Amino acid sequence: MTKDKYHHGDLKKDLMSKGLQLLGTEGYEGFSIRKIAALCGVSHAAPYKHFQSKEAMVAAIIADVSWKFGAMVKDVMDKYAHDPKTKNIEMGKHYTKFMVENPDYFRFMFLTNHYSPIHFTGESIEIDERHSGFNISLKCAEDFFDSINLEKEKRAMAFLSIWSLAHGSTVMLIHGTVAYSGDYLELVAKMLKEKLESLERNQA
Amino acid sequence: MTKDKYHHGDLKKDLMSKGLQLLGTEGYEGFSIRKIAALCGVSHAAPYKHFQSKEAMVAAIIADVSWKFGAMVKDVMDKYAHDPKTKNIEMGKHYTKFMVENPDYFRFMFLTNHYSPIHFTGESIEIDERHSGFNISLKCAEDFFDSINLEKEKRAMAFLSIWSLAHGSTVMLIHGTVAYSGDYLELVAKMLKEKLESLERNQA
DNA sequence: TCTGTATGTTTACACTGTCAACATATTGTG
DNA sequence: CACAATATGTTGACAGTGTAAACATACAGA
Repeated sequence: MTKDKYHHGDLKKDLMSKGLQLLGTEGYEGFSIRKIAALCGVSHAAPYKHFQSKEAMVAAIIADVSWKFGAMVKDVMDKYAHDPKTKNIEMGKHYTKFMVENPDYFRFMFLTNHYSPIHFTGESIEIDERHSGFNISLKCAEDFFDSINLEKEKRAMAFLSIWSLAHGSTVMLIHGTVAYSGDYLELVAKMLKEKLESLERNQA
Repeated sequence: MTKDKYHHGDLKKDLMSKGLQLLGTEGYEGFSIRKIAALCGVSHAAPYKHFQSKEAMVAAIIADVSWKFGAMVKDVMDKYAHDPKTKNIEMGKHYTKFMVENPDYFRFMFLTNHYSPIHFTGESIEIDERHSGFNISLKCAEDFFDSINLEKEKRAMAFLSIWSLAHGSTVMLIHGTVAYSGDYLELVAKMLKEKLESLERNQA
C-alpha cells in the first residue's frame, strides 16, 4: 500500500509469482530475469535487490512449490493415517497428480543438477531435510513396512520399487502423450496396489 | 584431409563431438554455439552452415546418442534372444548402465520438451519410429508377455511397471548420490526379476 | 529532523543466438 | 581446362541476456 511510485510494494513476492507463471508458460528456457522484471513493471536490475542471481531466483520459486508439495503430502499422510496400504496408494496418486499439475517443478527437480532431494546409497536412503515432502513420503512407506514387519535389509529396495512405479509413470504422463485422463491415476493406483500386496504376500 | 586452411575438413562431425563433450562437462546450460565453434577453431557463425539453430544442433547430437542407444538395445535383444525373462532383466540393467554413462542424453530426453519418444495413451503404447531403442525394448517386453501368454489388456500396464522400475531407479542413480557401484545394477536386476516372476505367477 | 538503509533506476560490460554480406575453396558443367 | 554454381568459411552487426557499479529515492529509527 505504498504511494504507488518509486517503490513497488512487495516486489519479491510479485517476482516469484510472475516467475512461476513464466516457468509454466515458457519453460525453463525463456525464463528471463529481464522479462519478469518487465512483467512486474520494474527495471531489469531491480530483482538483484531480492535475489543474488537468476539461479537463486529459480531456486526460491522452486522452494516455494516444494513447500506446497510438502503440505500436500502431509495432508495425505494425515487423512489416511489409519491405513498404511491405502495411504501409500493415495500418496502415489497424489504424487503423480501434483507433478502433472506442476510439470516445471517436476522437471526442475529431476532434470537439473541444482536440486537433489534424495540420496540413495544402495543400503540406505537419505533425504534432504529441507524437502519435507520426500521425507514424509519415505515415512509413509516405512509405516507400511512396519505394518507387514518387513525386514530392514529389504526396505531400501522396496521403497525404490514403490517410488519408481509412481515416478516412472509420472514421467510417462508428463513427457508422453498430452492427453491426461483421470483413468491414469487409477492405473498408478493399481500398479502400486499390486506391488504392496506382493510385499504383503512375501511376508505372510 | 584438406589443405588445412580455410576449410575445416569435417566440421559437422567435429562440432557434434565437441558439443557432446561440452554437454558432458558443463551440462545443458553452458552449452554454447560460440564456445563449441572456438573449440573447433572456427568462427562463431560457421556452425550455422551445418545446423539451422542451436536447438537443431543439440537435437542432432542427441539423435546420434539415440542411435548408439538403439544399437546397445539391439545387442541385448540378440544376445539373449532365447530367454525372454533374462532378456528383459538384462535390458533393464543395460538401460540403467547406458543412462548413467550418458546422463546428458538422459536429461535431454526426459527433461525437455524437445524429445518425446514414448506415447502412452492408457490402453496402448506408441513409440516414435525414429527411436528404435525404445521400439525394440517394447518388443523385448512383448516377447516376455507372449512367453507367459499375458492377456492383451494387461500388457500396457505391465510394460509401464517394468519400464517404471528401470527408469525410476535410473533417476535415483543419476540424480541422487554420486557414488555408482556395480551393486546397483544388481538391485535393478532384482527388482525386475521380482516383477517378471510376479507376472508369471499371476498367469500360471 | 537527520541519517542510515532498503529498494529502486541507469549505465555499462561481456556474453549469447542469429542473420546478412562477403570471401574462399570445391565441384560439376560446357 | 575454364568458368559458373555451390558449399563452406569469415566478419560485422543486432537484439537479448545476466550481472555489477554508481546513483537516486523512499522509508524507518535516532
